[in-house]
Amino acid sequence: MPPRIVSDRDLLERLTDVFRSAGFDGTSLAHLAEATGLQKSSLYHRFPGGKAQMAREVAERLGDEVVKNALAPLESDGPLQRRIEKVGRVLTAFYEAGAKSCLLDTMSLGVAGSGAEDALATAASHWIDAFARVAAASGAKPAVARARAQDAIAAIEGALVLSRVTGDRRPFARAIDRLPAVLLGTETNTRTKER
Amino acid sequence: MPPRIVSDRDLLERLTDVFRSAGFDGTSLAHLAEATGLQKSSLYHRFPGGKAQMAREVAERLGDEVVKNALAPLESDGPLQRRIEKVGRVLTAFYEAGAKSCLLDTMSLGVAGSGAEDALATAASHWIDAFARVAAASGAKPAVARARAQDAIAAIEGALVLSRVTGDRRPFARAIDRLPAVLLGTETNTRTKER
DNA sequence: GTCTATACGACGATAGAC
DNA sequence: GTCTATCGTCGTATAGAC
Repeated sequence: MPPRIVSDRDLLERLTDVFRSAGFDGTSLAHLAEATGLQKSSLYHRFPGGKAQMAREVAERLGDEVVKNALAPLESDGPLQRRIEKVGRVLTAFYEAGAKSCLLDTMSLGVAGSGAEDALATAASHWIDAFARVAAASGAKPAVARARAQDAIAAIEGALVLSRVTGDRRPFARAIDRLPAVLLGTETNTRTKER
Repeated sequence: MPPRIVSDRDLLERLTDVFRSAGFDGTSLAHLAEATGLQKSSLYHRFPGGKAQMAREVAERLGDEVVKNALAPLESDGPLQRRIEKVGRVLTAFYEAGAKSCLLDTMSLGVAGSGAEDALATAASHWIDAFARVAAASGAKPAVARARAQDAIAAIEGALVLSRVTGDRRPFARAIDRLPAVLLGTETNTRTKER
């Protein structure tokens, strides 16, 4: 009776990597087994609901843990600009400068009926809310703050799509560079600066 | 010996719809057969390379036909602002105001080795080039024009991802509204106007 | 050119030994 | 809790009649 070979936390992280890079439909139990070092039946022991449950828990962890940790700098003290720049660095590391995709994108196809859809929507909401709080702290009215938050996230998500298709990671770098200006409403034509 | 039940053009359009909404991995030959009204073996008669060839031709049509037609208003005469607004209306119809996904996004996972990757990259390049020509016509230097084009497309792609995850289509509407300002470099804080 | 029928591997999922 | 072995289904792809 060997004890758990990998911790629950490690397990979910490894599952996350697979879903993130292959998407829901592109992820097979064989892939998940290989990535975790467990056999398929062992995965079923921990996730009786099978692939759908794994996807759901991966999505829930995205909302509960990743988003909170990644966005924690927003709740710290210091100038708003500096907090946002810090989040930009965290996001650049998380997405490997545009080389990795976002779970919100890749896992949002083919998951109908798995229960993961709600978890993905919740994770997106947490992200939007966190960005909107910063925008509101700069004086924007709630609706404006929310719009800025959504636009900032859309710029990042779109840059990740472009990066995956074209291999060009500069759009991602620009989206991160523009993050403070977009959220704080200090946008000017620097948006088109070269890089 | 019944003649072709559907024309080559219709056939590719129907295949496109399936790949667009289900992604490459989520698309099965059974789905494609149902969407076209043909049996699987009939699809193989027209596409001996199977699913991979279908995906490749769908991606090639995206670059050759869809992009050219959709972006045709950019090459017309009249004020740049008006041309871009026209393209915004075409894109809004094409994406059904954010309800439909983009092939560049959904087909860019799981296609490794199908030859569709190059076709997708080419389609993206055509789109970027068309937007960049308009930006350049407004006086922007080549590198700046290209950056504006990429950023405009990223805003749209990201909004489509957000729309799929959250169901909120307002980010897409804003991305289209901002399209002229982004491409022409007349961006101001109207980017955060409510809607 | 389209069809019915089928091969055969990969898939998600389960049974039962240890 | 993990494993080996296996189930039934659906996946892509093919053969051959009409």
